[in-house]
Amino acid sequence: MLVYALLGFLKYQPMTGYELKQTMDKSTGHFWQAKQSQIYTTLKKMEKEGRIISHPEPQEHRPDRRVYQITESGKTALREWLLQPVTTLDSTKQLLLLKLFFSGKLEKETILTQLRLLRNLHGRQAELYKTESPDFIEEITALQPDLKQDAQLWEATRRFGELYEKMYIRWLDETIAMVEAKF
Amino acid sequence: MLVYALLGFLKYQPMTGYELKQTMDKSTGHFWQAKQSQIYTTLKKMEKEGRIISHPEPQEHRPDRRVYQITESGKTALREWLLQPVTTLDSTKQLLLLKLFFSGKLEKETILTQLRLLRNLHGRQAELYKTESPDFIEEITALQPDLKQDAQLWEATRRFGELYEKMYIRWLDETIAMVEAKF
DNA sequence: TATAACATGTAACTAGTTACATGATTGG
DNA sequence: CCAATCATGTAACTAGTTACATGTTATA
Repeated sequence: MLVYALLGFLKYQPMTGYELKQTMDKSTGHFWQAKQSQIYTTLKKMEKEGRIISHPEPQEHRPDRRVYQITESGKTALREWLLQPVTTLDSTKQLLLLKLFFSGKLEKETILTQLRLLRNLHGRQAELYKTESPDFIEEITALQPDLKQDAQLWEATRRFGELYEKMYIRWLDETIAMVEAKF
Repeated sequence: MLVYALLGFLKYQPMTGYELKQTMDKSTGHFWQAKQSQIYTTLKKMEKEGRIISHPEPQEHRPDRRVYQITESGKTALREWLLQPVTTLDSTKQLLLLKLFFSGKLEKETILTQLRLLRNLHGRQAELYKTESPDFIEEITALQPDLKQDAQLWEATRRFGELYEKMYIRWLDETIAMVEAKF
């Protein structure tokens, strides 16, 4: 699926693998991520399939950049993918839930330590949705007003992250309280 | 990680690959799943590593069963894994969010159709948490009272699923309303 | 009479991660 | 002076999915 994420970004403007990584981290990072190495190998595969074309840009005192551009074939593939509805639920893998499920014989404090650690991580993550992402959206919309609808959808995905983190924190707090009381 | 999920189940009782699949689907299914084929190949790998041992059970008029049992080495591995805290957030991949993010140029009705379809899927999923899973928990606790703490943690994971689905539905309803109003 | 449940497995493939390799420039 | 940023890539590996192959019995 990374293929479509990359096509999606490249439809806005040509970019290098390095820039795609940064853009993804800042925008779709909370619901779709990829490692730099995967981005480079996927771009290569996509070019071979004709979805994108690249041009090397020599630079002085810096490594050359390779700028990728979406082709007509790429635009078609992206459009077709976007039109095809999602018909199954995403399979989620929650490592902490898996551990917790089998932790019945562990000591109370061991479980609490784990839960509190994750509570911290999610607390920090929740902070990000109140600052970083909204800034990013406003910034882009100011520069390109034709992206108004796009920006509304970006905001919807940011909102998902916010609700998700709030839900997670609520559950962690409830679960911590339960273990404190009943173990 | 499937390795630890399987060890976790086998610590309760010896089981076949087929039974492990069914048990996973009913219990950890909403936060950890595996295909039958992956279960069989992983069990094989685990036996080679000495974490489990198997005994074939001949059956009449049915294919033979292969019952797997956890070894001391397996118990140690499981315990060590359970004690090791989760220090990073799980990376989630939300296909619908990815599509939505790039759907700014699609028609209003196309987006709404996609959102409503997923609204249905999550509506049905949410129903499951009110019936199936609690039954399963009560059933087990009645038979084995020494699993009281285990059952409380199982209930906590079920609760996560419930909150997750409620959050998702809330977000879908909000997003549907937003698209209806602003596109 | 068909299909779901029981029961196990392999092969080929797709996706994603970790580790390695290189090297200049800028900022603290 | 050290770490971060810029910039690209390969190799080896782990995890998970899809498709194939086989065959009986119970249920609707």
